[in-house]
Amino acid sequence: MAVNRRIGAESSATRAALMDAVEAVMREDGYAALTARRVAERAGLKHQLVFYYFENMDELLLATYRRHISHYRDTMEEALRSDRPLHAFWAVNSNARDAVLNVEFLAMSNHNEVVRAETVRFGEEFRNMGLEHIALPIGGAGQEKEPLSPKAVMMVINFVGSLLGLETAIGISGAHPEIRALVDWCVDELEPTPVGG
Amino acid sequence: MAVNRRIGAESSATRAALMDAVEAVMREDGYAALTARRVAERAGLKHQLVFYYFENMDELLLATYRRHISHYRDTMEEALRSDRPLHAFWAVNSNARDAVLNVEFLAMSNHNEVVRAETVRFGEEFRNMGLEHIALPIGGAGQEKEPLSPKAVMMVINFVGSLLGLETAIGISGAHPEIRALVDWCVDELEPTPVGG
DNA sequence: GTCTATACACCGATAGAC
DNA sequence: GTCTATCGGTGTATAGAC
Repeated sequence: MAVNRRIGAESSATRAALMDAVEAVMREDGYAALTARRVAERAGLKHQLVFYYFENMDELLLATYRRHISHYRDTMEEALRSDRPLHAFWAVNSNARDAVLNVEFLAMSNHNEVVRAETVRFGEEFRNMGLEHIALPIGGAGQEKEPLSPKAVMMVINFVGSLLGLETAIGISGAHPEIRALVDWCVDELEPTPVGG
Repeated sequence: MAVNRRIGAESSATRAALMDAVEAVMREDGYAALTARRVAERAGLKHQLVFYYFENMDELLLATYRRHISHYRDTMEEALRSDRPLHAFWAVNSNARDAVLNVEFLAMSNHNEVVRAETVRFGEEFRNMGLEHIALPIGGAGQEKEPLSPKAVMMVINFVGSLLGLETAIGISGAHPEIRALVDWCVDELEPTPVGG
């Protein structure tokens, strides 16, 4: 498992710079462009340094992914603690910058076993995040025919935000205002303005 | 532009087999696994044959993409001509097999300029597909506060179907039943059972 | 139409000097 | 902690035999 070679400290600034470079390359050229040489070049370093700070490329990608997830989780938890958690959740998930990274990691999961395992793990965690904040407002809206699962509503919002972000990155903008208006309307219906507001 | 080399006929069965192999590799291992060697190996051929039938890898990917789009368009148009176009549209777009390819090509567009151009072109075409069949039923449902754009509804259905398919391919299934139930419910509301049915 | 042989670039990864 | 040097493997692509 472990490698017969010196590995740099996790607190190193250079190590963090390599992870920053991974995210930059992913955003700009997609995950398929992630090579040790390109990542190091983006960070202004020699490519051999990648293997001083990480056992291999997978470890670099996994560390970057975990850092991204950690940041994403924090942002999400803060949003869900707000006055109107569903509105805040939509605001976070319709942010194009995060969405592109999320979808890139998701697409990467389809061919990288290490990243796939982490995606499955976080995917399940994500589905149960902040449900205690969301359950009430949606239940309060009162749907006549079928119960609207808070989990399902949040996932749909996440899906729409993710692909809106990816399309924006690619250069497609058609129907985006209509789509945003539709989600805005749904979110307003499900989580009305508080009487005190 | 053109290459100084013999190029095989478009009607060739071997050429089609290479495109089949591209789709198979994309589905199984993601777009980043698409190399001339792996595609040819999947088709049981030598990798040099790729460059007999296609000028380069981009041409192979583009030809495969165009074939996929053509098939997808046909399926969609047939669905939209049915009794309940919105229901049929959801059925087509929640098919995991097509969805995975759609998202893989979408993700690939983020770093492949040739594929990106085709995605943008088809993306705009897709947004206007079959709107004449959809506009009436949705308008007929009568929304009180804000008009539900048929275009937006169809894009949301497409987005949800796409990411459901990708997640399924990756191995995530949590909340999928709830999400499907939610979309089913929405589609039923927007396009009720015909009185004659 | 398919093969062998080959070119040259880039890849991940390691060893060892400084 | 960062460097030079280097390895074997794989990538796209071409030339030419059969």
